[in-house]
Amino acid sequence: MTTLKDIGEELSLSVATVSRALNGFPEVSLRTRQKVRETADRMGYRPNRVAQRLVTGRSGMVGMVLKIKPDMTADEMFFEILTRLTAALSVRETDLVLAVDQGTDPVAPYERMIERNILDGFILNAPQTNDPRIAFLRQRGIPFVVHGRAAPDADYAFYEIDNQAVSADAVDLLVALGHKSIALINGTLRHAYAADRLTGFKTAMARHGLRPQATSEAVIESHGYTKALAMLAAGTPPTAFLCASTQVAAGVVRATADRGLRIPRDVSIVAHDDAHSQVRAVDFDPPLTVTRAPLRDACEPLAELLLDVLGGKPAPECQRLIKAELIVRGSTGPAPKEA
Amino acid sequence: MTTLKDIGEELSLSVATVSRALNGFPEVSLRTRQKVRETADRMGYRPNRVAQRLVTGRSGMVGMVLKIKPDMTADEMFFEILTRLTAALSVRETDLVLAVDQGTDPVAPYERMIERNILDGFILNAPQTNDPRIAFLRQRGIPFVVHGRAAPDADYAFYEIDNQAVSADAVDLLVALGHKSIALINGTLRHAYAADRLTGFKTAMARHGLRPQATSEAVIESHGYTKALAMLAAGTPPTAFLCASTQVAAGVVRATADRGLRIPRDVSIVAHDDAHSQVRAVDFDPPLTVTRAPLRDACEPLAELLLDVLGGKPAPECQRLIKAELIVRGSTGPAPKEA
DNA sequence: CTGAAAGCGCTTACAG
DNA sequence: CTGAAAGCGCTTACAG
Repeated sequence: MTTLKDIGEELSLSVATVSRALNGFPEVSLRTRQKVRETADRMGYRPNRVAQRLVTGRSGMVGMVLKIKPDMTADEMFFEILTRLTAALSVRETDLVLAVDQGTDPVAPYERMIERNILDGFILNAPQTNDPRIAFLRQRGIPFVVHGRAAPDADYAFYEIDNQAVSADAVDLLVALGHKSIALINGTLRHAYAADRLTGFKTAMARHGLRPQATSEAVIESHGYTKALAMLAAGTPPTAFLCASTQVAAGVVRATADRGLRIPRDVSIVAHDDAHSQVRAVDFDPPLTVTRAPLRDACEPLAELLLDVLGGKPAPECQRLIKAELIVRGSTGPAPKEA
Repeated sequence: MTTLKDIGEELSLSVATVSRALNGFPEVSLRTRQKVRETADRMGYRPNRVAQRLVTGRSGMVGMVLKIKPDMTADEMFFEILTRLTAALSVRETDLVLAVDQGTDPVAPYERMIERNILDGFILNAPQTNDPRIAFLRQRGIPFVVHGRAAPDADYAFYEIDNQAVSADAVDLLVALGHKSIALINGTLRHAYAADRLTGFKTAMARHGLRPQATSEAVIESHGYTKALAMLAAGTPPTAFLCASTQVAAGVVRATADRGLRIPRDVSIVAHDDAHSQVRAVDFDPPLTVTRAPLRDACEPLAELLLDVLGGKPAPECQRLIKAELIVRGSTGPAPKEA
C-alpha cells in the first residue's frame, strides 16, 4: 500500500504538504497540488481510512437496526432502501453497519452496537410514541437521525412527512366534494405517524364541523375490509374513506364491492401511498387518489442530516418536515346525493 | 472516552502494561491483571477499535455483495442469513458491510468496495463456473471465502456441501429400491452447484449401468412441472425424479397428479432441501424424501473460515466440504413392477 | 513482571 | 507556500 510518505519521498515533499495537496487545501501552490495528484494516481495511492478516522476521532460508520417480522421474512423493497442508503452514505465516506432486531427489548440491539464502540451514530426508523430507543440514545449522547418523528415537539434530527397534513389535505379534498361522513382507517396508534394522522384527521374534521370516525389497527388488507364492511352497514355509513396504505385501500375496495357499492359514485377513497408497497395505486380500478410520499426519497436526506448532526450542526437545523403530494385520480368524486 | 492512558494514570502503570493486562497476556501478574480489569470496568473503558485497527493493519470489516432480483425484492429468509452472519462475525470483532449488485458487471461492486480501502476481505456467494469475481479477487490478492465452490479443484477457502454426493446418495437410494429410469431436474448449469449435481448424477448412474436423463434450468415450480410432464409422456418415463429444490419438487408433484400417477406407488421423488425455501418438504403429501443441508448452517463456518484466511492460514486448510443428510420420507418407494 | 520507545498513517496547529 | 512536530489510541519488539 502506498502512503503519503511514499509520495513525499518520491517528490521530496513532506507528508504534511502531500496531505494538504491531496485534500485540496488552497494554500498549496497549484503546481505542487497537480504534481502530487498526478504522482498519487500513478502510484495508486488510496488514503488509509482507518488512519484518517483515528485522527479525526470518527469511525466513519453508522448503524441501523432492522426490526424484522417474526417469520424472518424480508420487507418488500427492502433492498432498494438498503441500496439507496448505502449509496447516499458512501459518497460521504461513511459505511452502514446493519443489525437485526429479533428480540423483545427494542433498545438491546443498540446497546450491543454501541458496546462495540465503532459507530459514529445511528439511523432510526419507524419511531413509536415515547420511543425508548430515542430516550436511550439521547441519554447516552449518541448522535442519531430519525426517519419519522416520535412526537410533534421532537428536538432531534429527523426527516418526516407531515402526517397531520396528509389527513388534513385528504379531508379538505373530500369536504370540497361535498362529503360529510368520512372515516379514517388508520395504522396502529403506537406508531407515531398513525397518531399524527389521527390528530390531523380530527383537527381537520372539527374545522369543518364534522364528526370523525376512525379505526386504528394493523396496516393490512383485512383491516380495511372488516372495518369498512362494518362501517358501511352502520346507521350513517361513510361516503368516503381515508386509508393508511394501498393495502388497506384494497380491503376497503373489496368491502364496497361486497356491499354492491360503486367507486366513486357511492364511496370515495383516498389512500396514503409510500410508493413502497407491491399494491400499486394506479393499478386499482378506478385508480386511487392518494397522498404520495415515496419512502425511498428519505434515503438521501437521512444520510445528509446524519452527517450534519455528526458535524455538530444543531438539531433544530436538522429537521425536515416534508409535504406529501396530493394526487387526485378516479377513486374520489362528489358525495352521493343524500337519500 | 476513557483510554489506556487514563487507566494507567489511575493505577500508576504504563499503557503497555495496561494493554497487556487487558489482552490477557500471561506475563502480567495475576494481581495486576485483576486490578486493571476492575479499574477498566469501573471507568467504563471500551477499546478504541479504530486505533487497534490502525496498529494491526486490519480494518475489522469484511464485505458482502448481494445479488438482487430485478424487482428489488428480498430473498426469502434473507434476514436470517444476515442475522446469523452478522452475529458470527460480531463475536470475532468484525463488521459486515453490505453492498447490492444491481448491474450487469458482477465485478463492479467489488471494485467499488475495494476502492474505499477499508475492507479486510469478502464473503462471496452463489459462485458460477469460472466466476469472474473469484478471478478478480485472486488477481488483486484480496482475501475471501466462498459459499460454494466454483470448481472441484478450487484452491481458495470455501464452505460447500458435497453436491456430487447429493446426487449420488439419491441415486443409490433409488437404485436400491429398484428404480432404473431416473431423471434429474437440475438448476441452471452456470451455477457451480448445479454442474456438480449433474456430474454426480451421471457418475452414479454410470456406476449402476443406467442411462441418465437430466434437464437444467431455473429452480422454479414451472420447471419441475413442464419437464416432468414431458418426461412422463415419453417412451420410457422416469419412475423417479431428483429435484433441485422443494419448489421444483412441487412442480413434479403437480405433473404426476396431472398424469394420474401416485407417489410413491408410480413415481418416487427425492428433492434437495436447503431449509430456506418457504416450500417445506414435510408439508408435501406424502412428505418428501430429501437430501438436506440448511443454508443457515453455513454462516458460522463462513465467518470462521474468513477469519482464518485473514489470519494467514493456508487455503487448503480453509476448505470445508460438508455432506448433506439423506432423510427418507414417504415420497420414495419401491420401483413399480415393469409392465 | 514492567516500562520506555517506536510506530501504524494520517491531520493540523505552529513556525517560518 | 512548505516543513517539523505533535498527536489520535493502541500494540509490540526491546530492555531491564
